[in-house]
Amino acid sequence: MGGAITRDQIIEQADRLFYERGFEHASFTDIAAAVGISRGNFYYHFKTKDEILDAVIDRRRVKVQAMLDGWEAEGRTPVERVRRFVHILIANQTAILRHGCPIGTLSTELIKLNHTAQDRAAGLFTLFRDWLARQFHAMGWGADADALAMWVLAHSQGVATLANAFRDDAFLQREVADLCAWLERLSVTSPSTTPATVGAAADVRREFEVFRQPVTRA
Amino acid sequence: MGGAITRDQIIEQADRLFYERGFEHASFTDIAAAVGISRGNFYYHFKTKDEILDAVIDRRRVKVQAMLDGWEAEGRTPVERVRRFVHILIANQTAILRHGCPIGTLSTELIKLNHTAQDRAAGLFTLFRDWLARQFHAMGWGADADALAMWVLAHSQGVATLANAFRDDAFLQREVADLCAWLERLSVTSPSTTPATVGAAADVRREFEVFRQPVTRA
DNA sequence: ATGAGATTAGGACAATCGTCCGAGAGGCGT
DNA sequence: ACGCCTCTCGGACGATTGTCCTAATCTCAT
Repeated sequence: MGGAITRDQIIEQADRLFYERGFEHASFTDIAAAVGISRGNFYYHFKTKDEILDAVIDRRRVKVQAMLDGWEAEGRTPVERVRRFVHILIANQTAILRHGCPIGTLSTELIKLNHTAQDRAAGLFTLFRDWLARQFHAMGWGADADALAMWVLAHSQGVATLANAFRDDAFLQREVADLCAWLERLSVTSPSTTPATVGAAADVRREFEVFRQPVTRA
Repeated sequence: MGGAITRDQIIEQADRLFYERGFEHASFTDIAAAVGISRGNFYYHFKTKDEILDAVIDRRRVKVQAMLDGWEAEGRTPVERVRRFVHILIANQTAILRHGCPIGTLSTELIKLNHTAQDRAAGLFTLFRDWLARQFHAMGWGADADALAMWVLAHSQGVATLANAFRDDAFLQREVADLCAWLERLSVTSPSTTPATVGAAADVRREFEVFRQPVTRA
């Protein structure tokens, strides 16, 4: 009966250690010590380390989906919801400065290892991508919703990576503020500029206007 | 006399393998096989694996600096130079889709390993950051030059990461085109909008206008 | 209390890691 | 031909890795 609890704890600690130290560098010994069990006990719950990784990715999927659903419920407007997304950079500021983006770093590592789970890790990105695309679609950006989603996702990812590399919290906060300002401006110009049906014509040029403003560091 | 040649080959292959498989995952056996020497021969040229890493980072510093100097010499305008920077994403498209950004992935990994060389890896980012800041400074963005440099750097980094995760070459090309369009627009609005001496006042709002256009996939 | 099944501890296993040693091949001035 | 220095090879070393087995412990219905 306590087996399921132990299993959950293994997944939880593995999730944390995979994030902090990386999948390959986090050993069974580390996880066992964190959970408080013996190394040999793993085999009862998981046959291989890859199975733990699968469970960790599943866990992250659930948590991400719950987070997205929460934003969907709370946020009254699409802009407000996307702003919630951007603000995870600030909400998880400490962790991101220390260990980077949990999804990006895992995805990058698994690709280097040529691991079979690399697609499943990239699937975590897809959750955000599709959710963001839905928000932009609701804002009136028909065929460009996915492109906008990828743009925001990519920029957030890069901000996390550089904030991590430079341990620069001021940079992270400034970029979030700029991103939110860009979002504000986008929500104003979007419905008037382009109907939702555009996007097929390749020669159509559209303009996104972007506010950038220096953040007052409080 | 052939010793220096072997040493260079070790650094070259280590550089490649650290990029393709990651620092920790690339073993002495792998590098030895790639160079065509025995594993025991390493100790003559490098005392530890970390020494090889140092040499690899030094090598990358030199190559990056040479690349930046080349752009500085060829590019006639600052905008043209920054465009050269953005276009490395396309020039190295195949490698980036497979293995991500060489600097970003190394920096991320070394942070996870809590490796002593993590700052030296981040120093590679600084080369680009300072170079970009000088270009933006020359364009007239006085105190905001560094912020703009970080913005471009972060976005490129995020694009590389996502293009790698999704193996999406179309996305990479589209983002590069958008980035270049944004740059074009920036070079037009910059000198007129803000004098180079601004930046101290926190309540000054400035606008960056950004062209976004769907890329015609050739 | 007892047996059955679930859960755990501890250690053995082969493989691989970075490291390091000792023998010897190679070139070159003498 | 000799000896010296540079360079390389092959293997051994201890440590650590993921994996796996077996015995012991725990839980609980009967």
